[in-house]
Amino acid sequence: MAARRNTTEDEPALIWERPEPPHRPVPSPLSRARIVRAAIDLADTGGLDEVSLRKVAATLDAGPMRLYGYVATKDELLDLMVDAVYAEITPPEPTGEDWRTALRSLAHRTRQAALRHEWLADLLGGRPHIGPNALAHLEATMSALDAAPGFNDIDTVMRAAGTVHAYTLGALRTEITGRRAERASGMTEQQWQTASSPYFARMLATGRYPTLAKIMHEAAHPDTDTTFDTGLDCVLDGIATRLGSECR
Amino acid sequence: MAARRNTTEDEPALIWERPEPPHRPVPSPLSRARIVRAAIDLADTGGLDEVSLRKVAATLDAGPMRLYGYVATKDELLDLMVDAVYAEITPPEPTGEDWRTALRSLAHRTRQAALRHEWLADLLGGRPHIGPNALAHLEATMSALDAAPGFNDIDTVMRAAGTVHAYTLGALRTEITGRRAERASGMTEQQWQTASSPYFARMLATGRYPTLAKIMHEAAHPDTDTTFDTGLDCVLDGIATRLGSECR
DNA sequence: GTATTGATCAATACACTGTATCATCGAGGG
DNA sequence: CCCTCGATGATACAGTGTATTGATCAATAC
Repeated sequence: MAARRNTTEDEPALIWERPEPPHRPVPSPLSRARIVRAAIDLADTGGLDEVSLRKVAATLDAGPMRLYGYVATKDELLDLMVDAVYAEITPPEPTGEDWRTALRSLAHRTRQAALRHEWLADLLGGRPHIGPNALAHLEATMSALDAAPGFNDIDTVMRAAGTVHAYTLGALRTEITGRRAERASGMTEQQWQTASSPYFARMLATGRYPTLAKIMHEAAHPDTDTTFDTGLDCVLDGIATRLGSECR
Repeated sequence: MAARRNTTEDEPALIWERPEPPHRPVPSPLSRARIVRAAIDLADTGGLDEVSLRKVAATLDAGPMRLYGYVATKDELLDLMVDAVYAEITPPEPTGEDWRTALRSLAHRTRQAALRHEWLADLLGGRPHIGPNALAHLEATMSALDAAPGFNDIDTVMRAAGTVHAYTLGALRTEITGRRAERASGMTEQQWQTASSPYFARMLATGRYPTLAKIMHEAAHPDTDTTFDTGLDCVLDGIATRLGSECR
């Protein structure tokens, strides 16, 4: 039975507070941090499929089962990876910004992280993020909003943050999916849709999708940055609207 | 080599237009639709992990390799599953709604589908949705918006639909993740956070998360329906705002 | 100083996955 | 009647996460 140290009873003891096992210096000074870093490096270069316990262990010159001394399951390793990214994007100081720039920089930091680590788009929202860094990130966000003028009660803060978070999550997921598709097909999405893809050409030739055809020919396809920002501004405007109606 | 029938060259020939292979009546009248339905049933009851080619085939009294006559890869099967759900939620007729109710019902239909098929939250946005039903769904949405008063150009339509879609995606993902966590732990999220979980209790006891502590004690935790609707209304308000500023 | 214990790590093993290959077999055409 | 061809089932392979088993080695007890 694995070493468990708990306050009262036999609780599951989430990984965040399980004690890091002592490492004897003989084979190699392994640690949870090194394992997570190795996994993140693998995922950064080859995507999440490249993260297998065997490959991570091989990177660290260890047998696969050695990792189980530091991590109970692969999902825990993924949780640790996500939490490590949260450490990257947690704002350093609760500067006294107004809520709008606070929320906007929150979304932008998450987006930057997801662009650095594309695998994040597959993991974000897939499991509850309750690691210490995720909590610190949340705490920083919430306290900044709570202190910002305009937000009176904590419920408004939560609604606003939740809405922005949901938008960010969805936008990132679709953006990164599109980016992958572009890489896979070797052409930009517009190229792909416009005429190159015979599949799309035939689908549109059926005449069943007149509006889509119109979109592909007439619509401006802005770059990803402005697409994200436009949607984000839209959400922020919505928050401002509801804020005004409440303050009145 | 598999049978490929293409217009010009050796194109990948997405699954949507590959001809359904003829079935000889001898073992069992298999079909792509039956395979997809079996996979959906498995996923509905046991989640996406339950969908393996072997299990799907076993449901249909067939060997695993038999499916490869109808589906080239497992990812294609997942694509077909998603497209089948799009068929469920495509609005029947382009009724002349205003854009607000059109977008709202779009979001609500996707949410209902995701609540029926929780695995959808894992798949939505994970790959580009370009099946015929997804395209029909998109076409219906876009044409409804295009016809709605207030939306002048197609770019506005795309921005609005994209923002709502992103919000819906992210909100659904977090909502369903939370629902799973509740089921797994056997208690509602608020219960879980408030005091029951020793992990949270200890984290809050550190004093590093004062705002989170305040949230847990003071904030109202509305039910999932109103949470989703509140955020959605927020996004719609934002669209209305930007719409007004453009029309002026 | 030696014996015992206890932890830690590597090796093996298992159940399972997606998929390639190959032998079989049965219907359709000459 | 034979022959071909295409679908099917069996087998196989590489890879996955993880349980179990044995060996090895440091710390402790005597």
